[in-house]
Amino acid sequence: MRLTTKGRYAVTAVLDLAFHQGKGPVSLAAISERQCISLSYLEQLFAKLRRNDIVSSTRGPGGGYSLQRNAAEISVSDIILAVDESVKMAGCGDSDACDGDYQCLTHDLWQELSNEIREFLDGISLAEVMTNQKVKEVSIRQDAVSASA
Amino acid sequence: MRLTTKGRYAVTAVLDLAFHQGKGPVSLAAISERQCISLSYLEQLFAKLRRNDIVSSTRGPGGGYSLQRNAAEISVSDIILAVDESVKMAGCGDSDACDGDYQCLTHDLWQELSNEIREFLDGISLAEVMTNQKVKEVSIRQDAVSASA
DNA sequence: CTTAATCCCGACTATTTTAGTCAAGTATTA
DNA sequence: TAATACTTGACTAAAATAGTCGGGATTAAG
Repeated sequence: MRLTTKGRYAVTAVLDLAFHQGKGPVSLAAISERQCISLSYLEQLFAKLRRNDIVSSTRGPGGGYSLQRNAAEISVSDIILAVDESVKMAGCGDSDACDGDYQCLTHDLWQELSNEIREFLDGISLAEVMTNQKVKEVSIRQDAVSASA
Repeated sequence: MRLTTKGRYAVTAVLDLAFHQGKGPVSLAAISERQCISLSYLEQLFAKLRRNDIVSSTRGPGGGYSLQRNAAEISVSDIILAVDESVKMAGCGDSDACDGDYQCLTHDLWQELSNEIREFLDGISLAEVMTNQKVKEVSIRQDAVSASA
């Protein structure tokens, strides 16, 4: 499990999607403007999110992305794992370095903690984040600015 | 809050230190051998850990590093934050991009979740990780291999 | 049917971070 | 004093991040 700015972008974008999908699919252009993430970068992220069945797409004018499941059934870890796909940890990850059998066990030591973190994030759904008072306030403020622009 | 391989190395190294500091300070060379992390990289990490008052150093023969506080009083987040020091998040982090005042609020949205994660990791002390059964087993196995080598 | 909005895809790139190496110190103890 | 071990700084190869660019494919609307 990793927490990087990439995952942060993804969580923020999907959160924006969740807030605005009331009136049909949400375009990446709209998310890009509201969240200030470059369109091309969003395209890369959403390609992975689509491959991992978190969002689905509708093409053509008026199209965009929708959540594939209910916001209550999408966890924060789902999003982060989808976007971080190929995590080949450096060091003695896969049975080749440190010549011996169990000489180097960095991986195992960290794994325990990593699991706890994943379980924790697995327990937080998009819907729960959306009910957070501060998050709600920010979302409302963003809509106000977008509308006046 | 970020979770990267750098933080993982740091947590693993300090954990190794905690397990072996019974007989005085632990040398980086010993940690390097046991955990298979390059000595020079450990030097960089421990310089930051020392600056953040997590470990203290003893010079000269038989020297090495010791925990500055009790293992129960060092949280996992302490270690990760010490090592990740300068986290200048990309994007609209600091009031310059997106011209307006509150146009871009990516930062705030993510912040809420990030805080929850930090609080979670803040609640996990080194001592607690050490009592984890699997972690203990790995540590014992490592000592056995080190001794026979 | 054409046009425009939108997703889709691949190649390319600048910058930053990771994970080191190397060399020259300084402090301490045996 | 010599060996041990920490300390610092400069440098570097490789990867990840955060994009850009340019072209498609689909489809709703006019």
